[in-house]
Amino acid sequence: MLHLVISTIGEISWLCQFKTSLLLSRRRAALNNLKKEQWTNNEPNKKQDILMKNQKRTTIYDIAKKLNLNASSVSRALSNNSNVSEATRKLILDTAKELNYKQNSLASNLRKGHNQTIGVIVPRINQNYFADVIAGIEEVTYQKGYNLVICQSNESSAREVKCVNTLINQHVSCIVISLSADFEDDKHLQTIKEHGIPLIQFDRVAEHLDTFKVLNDNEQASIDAVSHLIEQGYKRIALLEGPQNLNIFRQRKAGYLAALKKYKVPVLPELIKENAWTKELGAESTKELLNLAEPPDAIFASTSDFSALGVLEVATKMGLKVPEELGICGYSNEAFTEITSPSITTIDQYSVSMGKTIANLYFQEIESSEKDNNPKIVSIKPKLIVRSSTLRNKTEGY
Amino acid sequence: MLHLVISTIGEISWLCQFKTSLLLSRRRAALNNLKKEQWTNNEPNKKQDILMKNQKRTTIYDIAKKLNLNASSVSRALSNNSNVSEATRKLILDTAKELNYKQNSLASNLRKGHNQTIGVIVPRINQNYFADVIAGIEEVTYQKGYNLVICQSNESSAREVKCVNTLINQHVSCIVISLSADFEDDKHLQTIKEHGIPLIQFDRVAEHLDTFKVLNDNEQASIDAVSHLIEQGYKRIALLEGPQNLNIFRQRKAGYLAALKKYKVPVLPELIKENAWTKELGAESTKELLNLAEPPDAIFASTSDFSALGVLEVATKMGLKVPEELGICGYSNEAFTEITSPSITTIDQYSVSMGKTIANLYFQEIESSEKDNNPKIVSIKPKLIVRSSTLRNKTEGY
DNA sequence: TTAATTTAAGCAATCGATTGCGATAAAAAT
DNA sequence: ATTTTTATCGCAATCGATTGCTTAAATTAA
Repeated sequence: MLHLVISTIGEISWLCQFKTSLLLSRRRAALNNLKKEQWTNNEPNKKQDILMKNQKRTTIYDIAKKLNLNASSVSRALSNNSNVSEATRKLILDTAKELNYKQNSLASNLRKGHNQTIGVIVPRINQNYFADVIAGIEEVTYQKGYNLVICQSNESSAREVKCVNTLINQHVSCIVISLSADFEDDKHLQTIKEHGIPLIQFDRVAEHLDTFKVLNDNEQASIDAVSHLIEQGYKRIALLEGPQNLNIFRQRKAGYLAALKKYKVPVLPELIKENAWTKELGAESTKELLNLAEPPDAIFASTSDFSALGVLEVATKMGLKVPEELGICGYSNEAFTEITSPSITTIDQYSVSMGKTIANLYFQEIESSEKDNNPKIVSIKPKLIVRSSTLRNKTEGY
Repeated sequence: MLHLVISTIGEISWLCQFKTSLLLSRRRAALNNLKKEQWTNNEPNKKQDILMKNQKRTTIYDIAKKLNLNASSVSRALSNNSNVSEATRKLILDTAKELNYKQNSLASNLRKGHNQTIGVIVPRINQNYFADVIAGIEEVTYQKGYNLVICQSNESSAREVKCVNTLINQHVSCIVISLSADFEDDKHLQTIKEHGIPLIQFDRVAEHLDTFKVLNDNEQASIDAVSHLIEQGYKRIALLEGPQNLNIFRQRKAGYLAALKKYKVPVLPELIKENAWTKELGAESTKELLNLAEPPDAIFASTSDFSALGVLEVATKMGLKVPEELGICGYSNEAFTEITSPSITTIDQYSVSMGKTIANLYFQEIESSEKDNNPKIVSIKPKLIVRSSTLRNKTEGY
């Protein structure tokens, strides 16, 4: 057995590209020796391993031939359906096990005209929120014997289009999507509908498009957050906002404005910062905000908790006391918000539940009744999690 | 369009189960009304939507028929392969677009005898490490036009077996797996090999099994971590260890022991705590350790950063100064380790790179050369990230 | 004992794309 | 003008499972 040890990042990236190199060729040489050995001393198991590769998998025809039966009977016995005598069924099941038979889902699905698979397209698989949603979807689909095909658009709509096409080709039973950040055109979503594939959008959606949707009530959540800030006595509340081509960020801004209006707090344009999505951008914007002649006394990082973290770090570095001198509220309830000091007030989106809701929407509303395909919208109200970073009046808290 | 608003956790779990309820039936009633409307006023697009469901998708035969050609020509034109005149090719491509043709991958793969799909089984999709690895795999497979089918075993080997069977049925080109926590039996992995499906194990592997493996050098990483602790002057170093049926935890323990031996530090059994995987268990073990007559002056939470976080919280609560009175080292380089106070020393596993390595291993070593299937092991050396939680000698650090 | 009914199993078409082989016509070579 | 080559395209089998229909056998009823 060969063993490669990689110890530096450089080597890893080399490995990732896997260019032919000295090491690799050396390995090949070693390999050839091994192969020779294999053919000379006839170890049975090794040989079997190799034969296995050229060997075709057993089909229902193999089972049928062995038992002098017709493939149709084998199929029926295996699908446990009808019109097979108990005796032959047992016979078939036994030989199936003996021959190590596994169904070919490709053939089965082709014939049956559907594919028990749900395709999921998200901007990034390894982003907490999306990973959670996917886990939730998987939890439910697994129970139903469905599989999940996962694609990531990497926040690029060009790539998103390709993912959509692949999934259409795969004849998936349903496509679940959350749009990439540079979303503009919904032609690819139309294509999905044109092919009769149920479409469920979640979180980042094309609002005008008439499809199933599972949403967070971003506006209400923002209202709650900003209201909380106001009730804590903050007067000048800044907003870090995300790309306005995405519905979620528009809604969060709307909520911010609505809350200010509700409490008759004037809207100050200089306190609204665009494009403060990441920790770095959040930090950047914070510096600008705090250097204003009249700086804010609270910042609502509506884009993400990472942004809020950037805010917190800058504030700490500038010697501002949080929450006394600056209130900070994030969005998403990332795990770390609980353990920063002070802990960060944020909004929980029930991401795993959201995934389950999505899957259940498919099974209960789409898969079951063929005709009744009137797109529904399910909105989940996120929950404000109040923590130290906004808790001026300690009496109110825990 | 219907709109459901969910506002409490209770309602969400209700929605997840989707029991028929008042609300649901009310929605149905509303729906029926809508349907009636639809049938009375013949909105063309709505009608089209409904027809779409019953309408079969266009196949190469449809294109062939329309052009008075044979399906084989259409197939050849579409696959861009051979023996089709430029004129008819253009004709075919145009009508394909016109008829909104999409290939049926099921049929194609069935005929070609393979499925450009890689199956991935992980304990939990929404765990940073695994999500990162999956993202890395996807990054590479996407480039190659392969798809990813993701399953989660939920740390249960029973479920893992089912996932394996599904993937075998799907005729995936390769199975990538990281074992569940209760791993004992490898029969299902044998089955994969018996079906001639390449198997790549990563991180948590069955060591004795002769398959491709992509590993982290856990032992070396632990040696580095514990050596670092010793060099920082810690004398009584405790270990929080994970389930010993998993190779990774055995190796981490081995590294711990090796480092102690190297520095001739005696091994004290009372400083080794089993099963301290989660934050809660880590905290629990820490309480026990710190209540010893001779408590440790450092704790290596080899299970995870979450465990280390538990340690930190207990230490802080007990008024112990970190790193002066207690050194803490975690494992995995979770995002939060950087922002705790003090920040936590940990070990980075290059998870995304690891995913890329896995995928490249498949493409370069397995897919390319059919015969040369001698399992290789790629070992990636993780990197110790020294942070404040173990930095007694400030001079050494940054 | 014969007719009616049930049960079990086979036959053959089907899902949609691919591909080796053969046929035809056009182009090139002799 | 005839033969050879080449370019196009059609034919039909194939991948493996499913399923409606038919037939043969077995069981029951008359």
